[in-house]
Amino acid sequence: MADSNERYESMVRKLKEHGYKLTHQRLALARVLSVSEGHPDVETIFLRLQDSFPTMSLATVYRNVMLFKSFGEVLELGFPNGRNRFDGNKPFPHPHVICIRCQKIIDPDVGSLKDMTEEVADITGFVILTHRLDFFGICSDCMTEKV
Amino acid sequence: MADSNERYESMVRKLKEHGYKLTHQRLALARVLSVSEGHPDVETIFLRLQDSFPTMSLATVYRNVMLFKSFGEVLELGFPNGRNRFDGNKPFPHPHVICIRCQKIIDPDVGSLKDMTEEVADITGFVILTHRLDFFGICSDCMTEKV
DNA sequence: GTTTTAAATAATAATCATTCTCATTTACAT
DNA sequence: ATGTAAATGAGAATGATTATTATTTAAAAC
Repeated sequence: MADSNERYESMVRKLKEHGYKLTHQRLALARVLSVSEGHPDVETIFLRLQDSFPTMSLATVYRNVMLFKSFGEVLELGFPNGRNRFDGNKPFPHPHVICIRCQKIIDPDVGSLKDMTEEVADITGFVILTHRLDFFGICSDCMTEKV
Repeated sequence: MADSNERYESMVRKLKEHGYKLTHQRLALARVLSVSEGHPDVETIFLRLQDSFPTMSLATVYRNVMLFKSFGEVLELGFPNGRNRFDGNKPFPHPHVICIRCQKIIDPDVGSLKDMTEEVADITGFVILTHRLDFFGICSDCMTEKV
């Protein structure tokens, strides 16, 4: 878990560097994303902002999540069901473990993929920029739950 | 590249085993999926079937791709943009290399992820069922292309 | 502190992939 | 050949995301 204050500062810095306005909505969104507890989807982010911004529009959430993503300050995890999840706490490629029952997503600490990335670049002739590694399974909570 | 005839036979066998009817549309779809040249999306599959089935419905493609997926005969690759891609030739987890310019997807031959999967299971307490590993970059064709 | 103005927001319509509905057709068992 | 449940085709519905536009606002200039 990265330090969320540092992450927040980094996001605000990027807004300034690129000449974007520091709106209340953006700063609040940066706060939520800097923690990204549980890898929230857009609706979850939206709900977390409802307390401070009852009139905030969903479109504003989308716009600014994508803005932060364009700075490399947010990682987007797309899924076939269309409910994408976001991580502004660790916005760089890292493995995820995803429960197919409760949709929980956690970050395991495993060895790096650097060697494999180099091997893939050699074999394919691609310039590899990023990667994504997800493991899918059933978490221990769901395993012990009665059906 | 797996043998597409074997893949086709396997798909037809699954339909029979599960008591589904062998419609012309399903068999033609199995043919297309058994090759899965280029990891087609639904629209591409639909277009490939237009020659033989000009009146075929998009819904039929969706229905049956998902049916084959439920048998484990098709691998679905979801993407944030919603244009999911399908592989009926190698319907098991394997790494992909994806060009972010032309959206080409190829299958590199790299070592297995078995060790890493076991490590993740140990660390997280998940029962790991499957995984997905994608590398994103720019293919050599796009690299040499003039902007 | 006011004014100015380009950018951002809220509200909502539009879009696009996917899923659903239902009348019609068809595979296949009898 | 017939009956019937399943599958299809056509198009409507859904749900996430994106676009549009009138209004509001951050922040620069005065």
